[in-house]
Amino acid sequence: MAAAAGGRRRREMRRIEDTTSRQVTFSKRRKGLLKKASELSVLCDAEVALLVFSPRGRFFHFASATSSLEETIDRYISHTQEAPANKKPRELTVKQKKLMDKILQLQQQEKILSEENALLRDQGKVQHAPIGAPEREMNHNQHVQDIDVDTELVIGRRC
Amino acid sequence: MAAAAGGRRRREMRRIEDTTSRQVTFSKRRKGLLKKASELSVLCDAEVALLVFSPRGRFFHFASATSSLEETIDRYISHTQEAPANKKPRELTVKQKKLMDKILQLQQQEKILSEENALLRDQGKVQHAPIGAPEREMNHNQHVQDIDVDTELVIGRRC
DNA sequence: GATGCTATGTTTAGAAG
DNA sequence: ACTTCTAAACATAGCAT
Repeated sequence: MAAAAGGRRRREMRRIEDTTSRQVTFSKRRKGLLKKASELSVLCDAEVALLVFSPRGRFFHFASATSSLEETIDRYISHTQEAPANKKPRELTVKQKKLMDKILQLQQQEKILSEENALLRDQGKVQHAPIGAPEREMNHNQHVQDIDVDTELVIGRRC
Repeated sequence: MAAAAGGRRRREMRRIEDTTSRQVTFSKRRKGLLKKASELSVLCDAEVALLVFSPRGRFFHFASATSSLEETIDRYISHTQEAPANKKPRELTVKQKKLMDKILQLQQQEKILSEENALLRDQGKVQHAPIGAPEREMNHNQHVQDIDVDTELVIGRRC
């Protein structure tokens, strides 16, 4: 009762050393920040994404009602990519690099197979149906094993 | 001139209709929001990333001193992906999704070609075709064109 | 960890320069 | 678009619960 109370003096802008105080402040200010982010997006019709990781790794976020976190992140990615043509050298994440490698490899493989396929057709003179029509009936859905989309981004492994 | 002045009544939480007011408010609140984000990251030792797009597409952002925007975004992506084993369906950024789709498509294509190839060998009873003969005319495989993967991607680093 | 309190400090709407 | 002004609204530190 009748506490001393009150935000006393100007906040020093450096890490709060006391653990308890820091955690309480984190909780309060995080809430305030999210609110402010929300207000900005609503009042000003802006697209806002806010990502916060606590020191212990807990994740908090805000995204405008009209766009998810990922949409906004993607917009940012596009934004930076499409900057003045090709001004700066692009960077790739390891994952994306691996994905790209995988794709290139598959494309090469496909090319080889296609060529071999064509050669076989030609040599065998097998009277196949209109070659233009894809023969999608041979569908032994057993493909893909060195990569598992749903389980983890284990690209780069073998193949 | 001793204006009437003052934030008057409680803010209505909806889009400010007057264009000028909205722009001014955007400028002021954006500044305030970035400051708050900065304060939270410093005082509480948190990792913060804030992305803001104005209605007209201008981009503003804040990232903790200790980690770039890309690093924090990547942490988020990892965070959501690596959730406890396979609790929830993974979320990927749109670009990653596209890459994965591309890979799956290529893998299916490869499977089909391989099978067709094997079938042709069997039917024609031909000797093993000399692979590597670059015969430019296998246009009957019009496959793989729908997903156009941008070779230049950006997200940041991390694994 | 969260919530209530309240004195203070901070942000900001609206107007003007 | 920026700065400055003002006063009201708002956020919050330090406590207690």
